[in-house]
Amino acid sequence: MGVTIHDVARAAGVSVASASRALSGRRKVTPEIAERVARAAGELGYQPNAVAKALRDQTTGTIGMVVPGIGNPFFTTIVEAVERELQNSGTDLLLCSSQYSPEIEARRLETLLARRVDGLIISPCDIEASVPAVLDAARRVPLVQLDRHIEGGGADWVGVDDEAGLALAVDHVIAGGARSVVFAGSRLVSSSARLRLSGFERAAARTGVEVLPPLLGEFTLEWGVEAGRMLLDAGRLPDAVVCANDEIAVGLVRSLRFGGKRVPGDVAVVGFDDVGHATMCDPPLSTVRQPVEEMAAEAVRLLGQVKAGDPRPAQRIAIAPRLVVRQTSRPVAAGVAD
Amino acid sequence: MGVTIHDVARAAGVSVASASRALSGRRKVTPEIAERVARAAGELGYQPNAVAKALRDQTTGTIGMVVPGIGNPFFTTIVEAVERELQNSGTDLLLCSSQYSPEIEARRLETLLARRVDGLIISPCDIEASVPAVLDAARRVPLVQLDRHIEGGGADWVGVDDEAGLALAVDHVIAGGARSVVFAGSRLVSSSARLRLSGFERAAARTGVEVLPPLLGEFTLEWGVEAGRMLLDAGRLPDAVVCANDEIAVGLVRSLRFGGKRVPGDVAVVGFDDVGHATMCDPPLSTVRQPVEEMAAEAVRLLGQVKAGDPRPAQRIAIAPRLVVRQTSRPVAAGVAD
DNA sequence: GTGAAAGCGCTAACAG
DNA sequence: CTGTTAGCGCTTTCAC
Repeated sequence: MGVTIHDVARAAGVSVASASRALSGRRKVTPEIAERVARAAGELGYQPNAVAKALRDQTTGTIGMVVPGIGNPFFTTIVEAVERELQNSGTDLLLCSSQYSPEIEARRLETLLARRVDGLIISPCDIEASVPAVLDAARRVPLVQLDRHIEGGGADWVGVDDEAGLALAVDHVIAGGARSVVFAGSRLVSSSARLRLSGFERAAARTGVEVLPPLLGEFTLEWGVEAGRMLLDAGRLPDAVVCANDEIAVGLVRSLRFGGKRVPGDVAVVGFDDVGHATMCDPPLSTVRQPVEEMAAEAVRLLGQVKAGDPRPAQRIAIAPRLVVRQTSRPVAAGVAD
Repeated sequence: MGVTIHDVARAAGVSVASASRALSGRRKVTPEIAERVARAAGELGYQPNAVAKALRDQTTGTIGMVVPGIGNPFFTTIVEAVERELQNSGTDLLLCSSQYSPEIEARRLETLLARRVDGLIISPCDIEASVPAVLDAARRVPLVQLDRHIEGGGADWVGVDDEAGLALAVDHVIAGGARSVVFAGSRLVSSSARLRLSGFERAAARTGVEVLPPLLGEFTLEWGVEAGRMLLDAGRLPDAVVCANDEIAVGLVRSLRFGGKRVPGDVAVVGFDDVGHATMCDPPLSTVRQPVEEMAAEAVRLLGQVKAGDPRPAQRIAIAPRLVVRQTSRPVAAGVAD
């Protein structure tokens, strides 16, 4: 390490200013100088020091992204989408996981801010506990929330329209003949958990079918398995279960089938997300697909417009999801016996 | 943004040097100054600028990590393990995905180097095409390869002992009564793909059982499904199939069962990795567990010892894996009929 | 069109 | 123990 622009300038027999200009191409230099500088840089293996440039320019060309967990396929999918979106913008992504802990989240935000990222995309792990750190960060740098968000209107947000998504799922199973439904979701620590439950409840209430008490645990396959077991133990199965994400749904289907029930024969199951788990399921999972690419594109676009500590009211952009009907929710008559 | 140490110093009525010393605590100051500086910093919301510090110190407190893909659960698991390992060392991780492309990989390495990371942990996507970029990076900064590696001995490496792992799997299925075996793996673009195939072949040859031609595709569930279909179509099933990773194995089990075969009744299946997919499988997958935590710890430890462009011979640390027997490889006699 | 020099924010000599 | 100052590598005025 260690060949600087001074070395290049000296080797080319010009001033550092000229070397800088030649290298960046942002200002005119004689072709001859351009040529000499280019060759010198090549021969010495010059590589500009991004740290020095960042200090000088007061901009790092990086944005930070914080997600609750990198083990959850939904978050890795959305991270990849953001990465693709940033691909050719010359902006790099600094990725951090909060490991579902508001404390770690706050620490990660601090170090990202200390490293002077130009912006922040975050999916806050906790709707309440994440508030101070997110608001504080938003005051210092452009910030947009993606997927999850904190309560109150303190920061911009892009995500899926959970309400609409759950309505899609509920209406679908009811159209398939379900007379009783239950929701299998997560404890209400995140905005997603809350909005999906309330979306479910509202949609179900509208139709007037019987609604069993919701099963609330984690966004995991393990919890899905357990929720299935609870349903089995309860002795009476609803006609349909609507899940807060695909992992729960996959676990649920597995444990229902293990318990001797047919899906969709005895009970219809619908997931949420559609990020890969769904087709892995056996039988393939009906689910509500989040428009991940659009969400990522919208988040990046919005980030470009947000200003730090902007006093204008925060925007909330909810993108409509789409129902994807596969096998777990086929009406019995039409369905392949599982 | 923008309260600097000068502002703090002025507010506290001391010099920047004293402010710096008080803040860092690395040198003695009078309690009174310490107190005044601390209060000023608190009131102004001072946050040190890591960019300036990095330029000054010629060290950033970050290490870069490049993995082939963040969608693959094995890589996210190992990333999390490295993160945990770095947790309290004050070192931050800059994570990048090469998306299985040597070109993108080279670009990511460039920007990581430009950002002056203090070290690099990489799982090179291609055993041949990744060579120049990895070697070049290793010349500039301490680097260790984790899991995958490039050919030749140009850079240190920590990973699992593939040879031993495959021997474990092969011996296990043969002990269970298998008289014919086949390997389902990936095309030979990565070291893992090559070593697992050769490990399989060596172990199988040693035992003298019949070995069918290997099935080589991708490290994905989809390829596993297809490989299963190919086996089915071939008309004659081997007694056991040993897979290069769990995703392939899960897909294979699914398609074998879909084709009316019993696992493990008609054919035993063993995976590789054991990072979560295995227990999701139905029936639970027998597999070879990679000691991910140890690998991560060892990689971080080794990185601390490596020097850039060190002329000493590169180290290769292969950690022994462990066989985890679940349901897909139970001997027929003992097995639960699937 | 080119070069000299200032300055981004910080820390570590170096004097006092 | 404290303050002044140089300098990390870069870009961009500001003069010429």
